[in-house]
Amino acid sequence: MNKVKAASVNDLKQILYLPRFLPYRLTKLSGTVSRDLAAQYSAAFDLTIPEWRIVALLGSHPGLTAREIAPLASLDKVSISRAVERLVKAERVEKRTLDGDRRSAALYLTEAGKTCLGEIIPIAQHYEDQLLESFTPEEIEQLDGFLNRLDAKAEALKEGD
Amino acid sequence: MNKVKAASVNDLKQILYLPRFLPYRLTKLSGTVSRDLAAQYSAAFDLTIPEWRIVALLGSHPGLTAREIAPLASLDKVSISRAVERLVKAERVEKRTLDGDRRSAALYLTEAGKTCLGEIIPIAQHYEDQLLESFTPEEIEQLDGFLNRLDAKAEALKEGD
DNA sequence: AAAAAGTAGTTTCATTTGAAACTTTATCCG
DNA sequence: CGGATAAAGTTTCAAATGAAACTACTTTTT
Repeated sequence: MNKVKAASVNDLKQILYLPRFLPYRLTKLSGTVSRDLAAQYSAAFDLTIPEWRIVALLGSHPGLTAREIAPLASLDKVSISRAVERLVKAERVEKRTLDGDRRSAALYLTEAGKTCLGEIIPIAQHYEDQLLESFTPEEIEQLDGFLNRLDAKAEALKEGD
Repeated sequence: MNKVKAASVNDLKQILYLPRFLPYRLTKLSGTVSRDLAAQYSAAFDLTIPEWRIVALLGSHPGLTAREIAPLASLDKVSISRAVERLVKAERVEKRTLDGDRRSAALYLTEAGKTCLGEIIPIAQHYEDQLLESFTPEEIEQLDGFLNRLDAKAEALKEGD
């Protein structure tokens, strides 16, 4: 197509095929997945994505503080503050100031929070299973490794170059 | 840890390890990658992500309309409208109403737009290359297939089920 | 111990986002 | 044709986001 008009040597470099461009593909995939999954729990449980991440984390790591959650859930402190506020209001999470440091609070799931988590986990798990339905265990292993490598590389490229 | 207190049979199901949960990993990775990459071109070229996608698309497919861009760039029409407005203002894109349909306009890169794209592509390409630095050609092939399968599955799960 | 510096979390404010309503132009159908 | 329906983009409005300022406390320094 582009060859009809006198093509300069650079013309090949001028083209970037978006659907093959890894950052685009990752964003698209993650967007679809997030929306799909959120559609399943946000309506039924009135949970936002940050809230869901925090609840999931507190399920396995009770007593985390907001600061500790940040890197584990890849959330900034503003999002955490707001999500926790809503979770406390909904009586799914409880704050306890026991460190002797009254600035921060250890967070715990209430019984209602645990029940909620217990109901969502199978849904989340099932969604993940569906996504990976066609993958063999070896392929899942490979994918896992690929994602870890990409993530590590992306993190490394964050600051330095 | 959880075994100290009388553990019900369901307790294992109560835990979902977030850093291993595929949707979380995809969102995190895509977020990091998008921010990394945008940091490289948004400052230097004053382009948002939608703008960059549109410019990239018009580079390979001149004459697309907003409607046609939507599925190709995974953007909604509001984002496209706004991005095109800015691109036209910056004289990087030109609208031409030649279909005989005055509702829509075919979009083309101006010379400035082409120059801009020509400068960004190597940067984008280089970033992608860095991400995949440690991958062998076979691994890239596998990753490509995995992403396609995941994307197809995620799209399929969108509505039905 | 008091002042200075630092931390945890919250609030404010300006920007970004997207769904829904709207405008303009085109097509359909009696 | 001429009114109804639909399509392409745009605008509006309300909600989500996140950087920066702020509050309340704690630790360090002198």
